[in-house]
Amino acid sequence: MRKSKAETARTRNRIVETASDALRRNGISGTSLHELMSEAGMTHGGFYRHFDSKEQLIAEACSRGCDALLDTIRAAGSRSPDACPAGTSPGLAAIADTFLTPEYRDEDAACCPFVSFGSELARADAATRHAATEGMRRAIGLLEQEFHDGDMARMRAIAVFAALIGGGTLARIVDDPAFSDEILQAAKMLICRISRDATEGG
Amino acid sequence: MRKSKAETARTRNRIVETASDALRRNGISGTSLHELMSEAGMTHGGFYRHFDSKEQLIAEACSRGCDALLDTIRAAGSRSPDACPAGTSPGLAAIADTFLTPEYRDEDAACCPFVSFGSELARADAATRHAATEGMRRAIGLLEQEFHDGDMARMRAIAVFAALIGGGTLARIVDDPAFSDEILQAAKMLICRISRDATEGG
DNA sequence: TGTACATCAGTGAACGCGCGTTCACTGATGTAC
DNA sequence: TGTACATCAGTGAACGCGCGTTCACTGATGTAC
Repeated sequence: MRKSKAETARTRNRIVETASDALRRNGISGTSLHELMSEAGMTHGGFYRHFDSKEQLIAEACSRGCDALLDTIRAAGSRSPDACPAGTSPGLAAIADTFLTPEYRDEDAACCPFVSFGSELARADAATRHAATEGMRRAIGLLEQEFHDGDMARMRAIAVFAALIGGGTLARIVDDPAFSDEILQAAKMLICRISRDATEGG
Repeated sequence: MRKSKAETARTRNRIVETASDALRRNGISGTSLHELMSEAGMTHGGFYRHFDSKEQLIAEACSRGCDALLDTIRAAGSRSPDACPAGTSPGLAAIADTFLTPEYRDEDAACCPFVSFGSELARADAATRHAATEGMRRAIGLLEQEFHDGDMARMRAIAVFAALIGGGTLARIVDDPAFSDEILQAAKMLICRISRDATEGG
């Protein structure tokens, strides 16, 4: 049952895509190759025609998950925000609106890698950590563009990213919906504050 | 080999304490009962004399880990900070100094539950999530005391906590030490900014 | 206070299960002539 | 362009392993008289 080169490439891509979703739903240790391959429409035996190990797939799927995160940030940044406090950059307000809403919090598969399996990433193998590091660099680079000015732009971008990931992580842990919404609100406020600092030079 | 009630209670306590450390080192799925019990100086068979399931222990160990976090916050808050920018509360600066240093980041067992297995907590069972939620409430309550004034105190405390957890999580993922230090710096700056807002009423 | 018995903390072997990984096999695809 | 053969994507059974959990057993502790 050998497949054509094009179809082989498509299959490989489908496995990575499926893994990227499964990871964001169930984390690294919660994702099994048997389940994953069946989700991708194959039996598990074929896996090793495409990858050397589970770890290799995880690293690629992490990178793919970061790509998806970047797309979401880009799309969010060019939308108009629900509300935009005076002095806040509309792009940053829209990004905060996108990631820090109850809807995004409750949608398992759409979740970004750093929120969904951030604490597992810190203990992951070198290739996966590297993929995560590069993904984070790109995400922060994108946020940095929202701060048009100089020196502080990068530090502010990192702060915004930390607020997004910290807020998103905590909001998902909490079992009290009202408390969880409060966390989202606080993180959103914080991001708007950083943005205002930039425009006001504070 | 029956043990006295006092010794039984001490053993149970030792298992929870050992689990609390192991969890913060290896996460939930990375912690096995066999390994854990051997670390606690017993064979694994005795486990079920003290707990109904692994999940029950995890919930208690999570709660214990939060207790340790609270102790660390309290201790940090009463220390004098390495540096305290004008307008920043010394307590908050000291807390940021404690949690957002390379030393704390690199010390596995001392790590707080939300950084160490935060993304696993979001998928944990009800009892564990509840323990985490209550622990978070207490931690935020403690931070709230650093903001003496009214309305915004709680929101600011949540923001500080999100910055601590977000910054701590991201700094542990990154495989480039310089980048990781930058993340710690950005999160620290952010917390000082929140503190200044409170004293200046911004 | 002393005795007889029930309780139960801890041991260590064993259980079933799901995991990552391997492998013999199949048959369509790619390649060499 | 057609033929013959090597390649290899995918299948499904099987592997060894570690996991959470169970259990028969031991003997010190707690309890009832």
